[in-house]
Amino acid sequence: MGSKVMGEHAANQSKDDMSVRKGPWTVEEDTILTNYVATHGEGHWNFVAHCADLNRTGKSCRLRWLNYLRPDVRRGNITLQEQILILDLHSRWGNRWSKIAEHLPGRTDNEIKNYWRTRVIKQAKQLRCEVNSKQFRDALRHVWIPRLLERVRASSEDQPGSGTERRRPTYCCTPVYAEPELRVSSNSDSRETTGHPIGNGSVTQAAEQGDSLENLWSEENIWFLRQQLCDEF
DNA sequence: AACAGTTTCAACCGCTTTATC
DNA sequence: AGATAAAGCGGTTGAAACTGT
Repeated sequence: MGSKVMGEHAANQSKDDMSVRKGPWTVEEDTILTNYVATHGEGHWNFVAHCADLNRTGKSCRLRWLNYLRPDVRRGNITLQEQILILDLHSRWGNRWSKIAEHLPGRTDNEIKNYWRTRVIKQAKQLRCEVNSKQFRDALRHVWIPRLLERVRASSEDQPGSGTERRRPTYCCTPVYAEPELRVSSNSDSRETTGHPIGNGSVTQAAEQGDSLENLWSEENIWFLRQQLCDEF
């Protein structure tokens, strides 16, 4: 990792430059950082900050690169299948955002974390339960995700084989209608063939139709889920 | 059109882990 | 084995964007 030499650079900088820039990055800064990483590669962020004449901390440079500037970073709407995957993986691992992000190509831990906090927690509140409670986890796992996938299947049957879809991550799962356990391929196996860790086209179509988790959290579904929770607990 | 309240998300902070000497 | 610094991680914040009145 970082050597003492690099550490000296950082230390010197912090001594003679106490007013390190904070806040939003400018286009100019982005360009400098992008060019520097393109030439020298990632890592040694304090060194990068110093040598590229960026008046930023190494930490800030690293974060900006990983969350925004990286060429393979995907931003914008979280697709339906990504939402399902996040729900499923979170039910297994909890707030291990970086670990979850490993299974969503191009998504950052920060983005997943933001998604969770802004969308999922909101829905938990609507259900009047703690987002990390067993109650909510079980609700997601055994009721919500199967129900979601059922809708996905239904919508794929409505629109058989539209060949115009863009490539997106796809979701490989068991027939969850019988068994809610989702099978998420954990590493390279399906990625080798599809470029993504999940692989089934039906979810993609639903996503293409603009379906989203939000649509599923209708009054009717919330009522249904509350009923389920009452029955189970 | 203007304002207030709400939501979203980029970025920071502080702590922990890892690597190096 | 201990000290030090960088990298990594998850929690939190605040400004901008959006929505409702």
